[in-house]
Amino acid sequence: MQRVTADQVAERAGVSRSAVSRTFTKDASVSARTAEKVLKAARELGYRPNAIASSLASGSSNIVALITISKPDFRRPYLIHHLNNALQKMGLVPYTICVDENYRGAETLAQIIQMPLNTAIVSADAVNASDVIPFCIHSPPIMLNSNFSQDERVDVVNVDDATGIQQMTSYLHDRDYKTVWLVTARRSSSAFHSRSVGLLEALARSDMKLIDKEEGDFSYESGQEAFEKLSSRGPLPDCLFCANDAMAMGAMDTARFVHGLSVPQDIRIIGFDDVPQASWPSYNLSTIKQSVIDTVDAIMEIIQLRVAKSCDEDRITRTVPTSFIARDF
Amino acid sequence: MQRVTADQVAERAGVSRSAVSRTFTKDASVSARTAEKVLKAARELGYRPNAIASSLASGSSNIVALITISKPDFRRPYLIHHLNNALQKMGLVPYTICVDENYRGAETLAQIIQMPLNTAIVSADAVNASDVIPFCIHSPPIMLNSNFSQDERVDVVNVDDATGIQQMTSYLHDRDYKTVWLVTARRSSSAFHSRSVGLLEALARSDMKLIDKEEGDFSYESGQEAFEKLSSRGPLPDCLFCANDAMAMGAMDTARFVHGLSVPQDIRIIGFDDVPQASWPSYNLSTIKQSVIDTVDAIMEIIQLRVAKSCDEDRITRTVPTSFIARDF
DNA sequence: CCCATTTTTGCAAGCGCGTGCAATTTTGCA
DNA sequence: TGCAAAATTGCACGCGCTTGCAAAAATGGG
Repeated sequence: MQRVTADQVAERAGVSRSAVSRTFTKDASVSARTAEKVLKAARELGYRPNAIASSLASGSSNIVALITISKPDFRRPYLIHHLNNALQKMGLVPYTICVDENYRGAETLAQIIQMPLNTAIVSADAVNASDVIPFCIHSPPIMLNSNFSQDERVDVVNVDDATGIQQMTSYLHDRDYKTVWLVTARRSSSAFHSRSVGLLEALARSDMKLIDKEEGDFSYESGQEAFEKLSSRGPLPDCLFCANDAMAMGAMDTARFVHGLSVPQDIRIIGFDDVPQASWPSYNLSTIKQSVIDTVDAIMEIIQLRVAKSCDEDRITRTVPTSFIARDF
Repeated sequence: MQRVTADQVAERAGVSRSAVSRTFTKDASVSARTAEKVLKAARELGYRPNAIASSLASGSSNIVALITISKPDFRRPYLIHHLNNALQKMGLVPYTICVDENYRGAETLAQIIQMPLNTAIVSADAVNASDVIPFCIHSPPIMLNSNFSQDERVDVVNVDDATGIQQMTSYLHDRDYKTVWLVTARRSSSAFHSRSVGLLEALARSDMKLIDKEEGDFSYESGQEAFEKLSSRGPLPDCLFCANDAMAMGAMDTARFVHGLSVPQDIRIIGFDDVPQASWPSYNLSTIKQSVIDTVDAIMEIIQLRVAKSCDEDRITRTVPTSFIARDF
């Protein structure tokens, strides 16, 4: 591909190569007349600047790394998919990087990232801000989790888990639900604090009571297992709260099909995320909604500021709202 | 990042920059002693070749485009996710490109692909082989759908839909299922032929009979709508075959929760893909399994041949098997 | 119409690396 | 040990583009 170079365009347009370069560079100094000649020639020749060459020359890069985990869950692949789309539409080049349990910090990244990044979007608990910062030559990385310290130069997209949790607890409290089981996120994950600990705090504020809990890994299967363990240890509570929808669905299926329980009559199960399946009538899962689109929007807003307007604020923070979706009540 | 260049390594190792370049190039001519010195210096300095610069210089590229559709379904984001992972592990740079309904052929791609590609993997019906071929400088594109002509230089991964369909029809036929509804893929999609037409052919071979059919778009919702339309037009058949699992689940939920039917007692519903949800007890969906992993393996096998061993065969073809998974019988 | 500003333009030096070629070193064998 | 062949090395040019700088052209005010 890309057989035609700026030189050829320059020759055809009767100008220098610099002129060509400048007409394709935002706010560079070119007269309208020259630009027009160049554009015409470029069109005729089918010229498009070679991004590789230009990033080499300019020392910049329009590559945005999307750092995610290699084990897919129900939500992240969609997040990545939409981010990809949105970045691409901005003319940036998304570059998805998966890290797994062998992740060894910056060293691992160095093996993968063989080129300078404009910035990175990190959606992987294992990855620390400090691992990524050195690779980002234009803007600080955008952290979707909380693996950063107060003074690191990063942008942050938070999820306001507390509000959704608060909505849920008061909703259930109003309807006389008293006792609770909990399937938490992995203790090492960032969701552990915001969701699971958050729930405990919310329970403390109402007169609902945590009876028992289990740790899950966000997979459907871990929801099944957690329900087995919890129900083997004691009587059913009024409700079960799971740190994501996949686990909630696993728990619900086990409650219904293994234990022959009626959900929500025998036990009320609540998830987190509001994945599409949650609204399907087989589940009708009440859940705390956290919109992928909102998250993408928040990220893109930051990128706009940093990349387009080259904003210089120290740290840009955006918070994505959550809300309780009551289903099947 | 990447402050350290080959020059610095060369100086520290007391060799020329060519030597550095050569030690990092597969099967280049360097003595073991030199390579060792270079490697040592590189390690001390934290040097890693800059892929941007090297692809510019060599005129090659280790970028592999993954061309997919911007509207996510249940399967494709996982395919992309796994491909991403696998390519990354081979040292290639995956670059996901989403096309939507505004896709205008090569012109659209040119706007997005601002750099030479090693090769491309195409999983988007709208994209023709001829649109992509010019961008691939090293190996021909790998087409996952059938948008290529006999003599175009492409590699192909087929799915052997027919076998799974055959297994299913004989299984059902053996159990005395006679009448069938069908929810097809979009008429314009590549799956339309292989799955929907394939089923018709299989039915013709048995004494099962197609009663009615509807066109769907692979979404859960279109499965719901299709069931509504079909059931408004006539009596229930013995079974309903849907061209993917998402539509089958939509149809099943509508059958159960809108029409109060028992599935599979009143009607047997069958999907295609075997997504994880299909095996969940709420659905227990019989389906024709098409493994994402098999597809990824087939693709990677081709990439291995082309990229690593620089194979020169005209067209490499791989076929991914399918098999009928009978659940809840 | 002239000269001081401002704007536009072309030149040329890189960006970091690959690679053909010729020079140099090493190797193998007599 | 000597010499031809083979392997290794360094030089220098170029990949396609950006950009500082100085020269050229356009602009504007008196």
